[in-house]
Amino acid sequence: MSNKDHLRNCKNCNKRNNIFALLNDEELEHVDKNRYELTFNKGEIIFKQGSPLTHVACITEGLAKLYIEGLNKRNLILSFAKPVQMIGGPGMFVDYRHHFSVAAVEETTACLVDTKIIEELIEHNPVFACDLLKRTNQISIANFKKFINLTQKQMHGRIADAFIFLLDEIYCRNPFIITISRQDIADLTAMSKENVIRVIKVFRDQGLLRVDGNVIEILNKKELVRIGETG
Amino acid sequence: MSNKDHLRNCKNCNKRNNIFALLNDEELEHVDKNRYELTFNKGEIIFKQGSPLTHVACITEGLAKLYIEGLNKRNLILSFAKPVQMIGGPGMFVDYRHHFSVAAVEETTACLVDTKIIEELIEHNPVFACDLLKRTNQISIANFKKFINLTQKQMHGRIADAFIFLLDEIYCRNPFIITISRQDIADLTAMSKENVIRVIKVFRDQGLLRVDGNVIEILNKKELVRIGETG
DNA sequence: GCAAGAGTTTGTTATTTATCATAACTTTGC
DNA sequence: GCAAAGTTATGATAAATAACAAACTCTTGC
Repeated sequence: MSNKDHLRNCKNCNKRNNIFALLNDEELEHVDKNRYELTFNKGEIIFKQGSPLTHVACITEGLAKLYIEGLNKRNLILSFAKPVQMIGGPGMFVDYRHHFSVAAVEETTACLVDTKIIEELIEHNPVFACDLLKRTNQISIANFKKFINLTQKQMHGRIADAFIFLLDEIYCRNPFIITISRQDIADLTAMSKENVIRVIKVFRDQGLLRVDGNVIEILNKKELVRIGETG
Repeated sequence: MSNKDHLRNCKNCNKRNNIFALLNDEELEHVDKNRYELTFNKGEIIFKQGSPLTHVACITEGLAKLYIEGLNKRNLILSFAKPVQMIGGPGMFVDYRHHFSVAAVEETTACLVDTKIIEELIEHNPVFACDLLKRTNQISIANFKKFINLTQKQMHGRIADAFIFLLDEIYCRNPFIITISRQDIADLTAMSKENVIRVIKVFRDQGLLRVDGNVIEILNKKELVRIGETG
């Protein structure tokens, strides 16, 4: 991890999360003075589950996975974060610990902002507080969808959903170069990695996707969406 | 549903959620003027998933289940709400719809408070806003635990967890009279009701619990906790 | 009090999914 | 450039779970 402070400035940052547009110059400067910009190598941990929650992270480059460390060394990936997304811990106002781990999937740069600053903003800027509540609610809603995916769909539906998610939300181009491993897909869909590979093979044989090394092309998105909806 | 307005008053209400202690008299009176107290019969729907979110509910009597209506008429119970608990929708600030349904498990009385009032309080009372964020975060943390329960534990662990939950969080006495159905336990643990019954039978045969009609006694909590932790 | 309907229980069978074993392929460090 | 380690792939087997069917029990309305 290399320290890259002051390469950017919050006021004219082009990798800034929208929420900071709600701040005035004074508030923004306060944030700027209390942030660290760091680059993490592939695989490195940004936040460790259980550790003290002292900062929130804003991803400015790369890709990170947010995952719960569960039973018997099994992980469950909650979501991914890519540039401009903010990762704020649910430990805020509660126990000030991280309740999931965050790790760099690719080389990833993040701005770390002190949670104290965030709390001050919440207390003094109602618009900021409302926006934060909105984001928390959006995450909750997404989690509801995830609950149904994981508990009521079977493997084919879950893998179909995962590829639609990777296409629409993460890589946003087709074909795309996949930077997450099969094990990550397994952790995202709560399956064994062997079954992930098997279902991918079925989809490939059915002409729904093309897999060529790291390159993945979604050939029949409509059918994948249908499989995801059916379960 | 019978209308029982003005039986109580927010200022001297003994069934009031703690969050309202953060309000001054003026704010409290404003809440009081914009609430409805209603009683729902067993089985009746309090909030319907997908319907417009216009009010939050504060349970003053009875027991309600919060559940997502998933695929093929299958439900997933997120949690229960009993007296003094507040049910606020994650649709607030987002799409102003309910993202889960709420139904009375027993005859249940609830105060319905207009979401506009809640929003005004958030905007003008930072302490209230922080407390709401805290609660939202606590729910998120509980959901993480639920994710691990449902995706990484097998039936025995999930049922053990469920009974510990019913004992510690819902009925809070031992033995207790269970008012939720086997199907509800199935919806809570994402299992089929047949398998719920079978696992209960195993636990009964092992002397972990006593089942006598609606009366359930946890005989070996320690072992149930162990089974829940092991998975 | 009794018939109808709902909820519960039990056994059987089928399906879904994980685990284990092994091989092939890719990266990575030296 | 090559050995070692990690990742991906495939097959065989075992375990976990759901689905189906039928019987039983308990409410509940009349």
